[in-house]
Amino acid sequence: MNKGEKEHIVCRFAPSPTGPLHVGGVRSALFNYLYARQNGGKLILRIEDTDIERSKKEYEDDIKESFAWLGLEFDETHKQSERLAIHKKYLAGLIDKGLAYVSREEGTEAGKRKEVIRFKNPNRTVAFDDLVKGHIEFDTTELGDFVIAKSTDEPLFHLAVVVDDFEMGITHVIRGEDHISNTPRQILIQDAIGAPRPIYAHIPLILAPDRSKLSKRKHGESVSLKYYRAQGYLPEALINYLALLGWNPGDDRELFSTEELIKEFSMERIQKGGAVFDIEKLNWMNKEYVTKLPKEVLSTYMLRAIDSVEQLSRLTDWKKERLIPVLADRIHYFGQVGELTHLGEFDYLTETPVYAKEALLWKKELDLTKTKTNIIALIALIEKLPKDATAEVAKAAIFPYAEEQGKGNVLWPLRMALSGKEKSIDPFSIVSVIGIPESVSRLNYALHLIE
RNA sequence: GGCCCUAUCGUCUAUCGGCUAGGACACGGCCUUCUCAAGGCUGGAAGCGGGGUUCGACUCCCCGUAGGGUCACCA
Repeated sequence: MNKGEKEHIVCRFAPSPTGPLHVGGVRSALFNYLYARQNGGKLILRIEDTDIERSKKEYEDDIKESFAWLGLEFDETHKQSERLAIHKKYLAGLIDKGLAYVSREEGTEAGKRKEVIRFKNPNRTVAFDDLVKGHIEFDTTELGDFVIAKSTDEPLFHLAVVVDDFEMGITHVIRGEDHISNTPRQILIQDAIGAPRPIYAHIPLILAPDRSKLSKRKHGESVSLKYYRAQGYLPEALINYLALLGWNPGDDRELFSTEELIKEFSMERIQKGGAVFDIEKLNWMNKEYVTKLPKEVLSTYMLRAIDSVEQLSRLTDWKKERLIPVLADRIHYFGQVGELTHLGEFDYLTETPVYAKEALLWKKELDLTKTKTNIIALIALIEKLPKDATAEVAKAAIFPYAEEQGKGNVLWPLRMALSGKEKSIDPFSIVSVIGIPESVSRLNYALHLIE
């Protein structure tokens, strides 16, 4: 393809605002975005709201907000309902030329009308070369004279799509493969109105673990982009993950910024079969991005996550600050802060721990005398720490003593006294979060327990 | 059911006729270690079946089989 042609590439993403933006929709939009940007083409967002009954403003807003959040920008945005006059013009033209006709329907059921506009099917074979699926042929006879408008004033999906794609100069139609069966109908209409045929690329669907199409009805909220936004996933990670679902660069690389994706993307490397959405892999990838976040950005995200959890929001500001690095490497996405907290993972940060005194003894030695001596020594060491001691400062003060006396016999009782749990974050971090007086108080309680 | 699409580890995938079938996620083991998490090392795990074509098929063709999509006066 030469440079002149590339400049004329026009892609579009055309969602209907009848529900929250679907992750599959995001991926379709992403592939359109990558292809358009890579080739210096134009990208159009077209809200397909010809069904006024089902279309909702809130969903239109959700679509726009979602893309803004993802950082995917469109060059133009249109609402199909505002283009009604144009659709009607083409409809009238079709009827005038005898290529469509007003059909009187009998046996009017509920919701059906006496008159609809039907396309006069030439009953021929339609073939097209799909960029990802290859050559596809259909015999359109079985489609019959399909309906293209409810009335001369109410054009339907197929007509509106074809007219808009034509009028907007769309060169490439990149969409989900659930549209393959719509393509022959649309090609028939194109030929009837004398529109050129765009290049089609039908991308495989994103599947649920049961390998069926991901649908809100069947699979719940987790099919919507906003779910992942609310769970605290990073937009760059979501884009990266979705791009790799059904596409690959041909080598082992997996982590790509959007800019790199624009550079690397190629239609030829899009997979032909559907791909299961694997939340585990998304989690892994999101963590990769969390880890690479600049300190200040991470801090902003973490503070927001901490404040959204009632139990943790009660902590003072400096305690929250101390908690950031500790929490950061135990989560895959920010919503996990709340999930872990609700599981009771961090109760000891806000409540005094309760435990049996036997738990204070390090299981490899079970030495009561040593444990007691060590707790007394620890109290002395911690009392001397500055009030705002960081985990590093606390470690520097305690570690030498622990190494001298045997780490297990010092650190295990310390951690148990502070957390009351078999599994917890390291004791120095706990000291830094709960503070010196509270730490000493908990150690005194431990001492009292074993006496 | 008709039509259409698809078919490599559990999942995402590499392979464009030469493969001891590679990587990633997840999982197991080991190391590190006061516990957990993280990290490092490591292990198990795949070509749907049958025919062709070919010196040689995971790769090409055909037939089965399986899965998916779609069959609105929705988009």
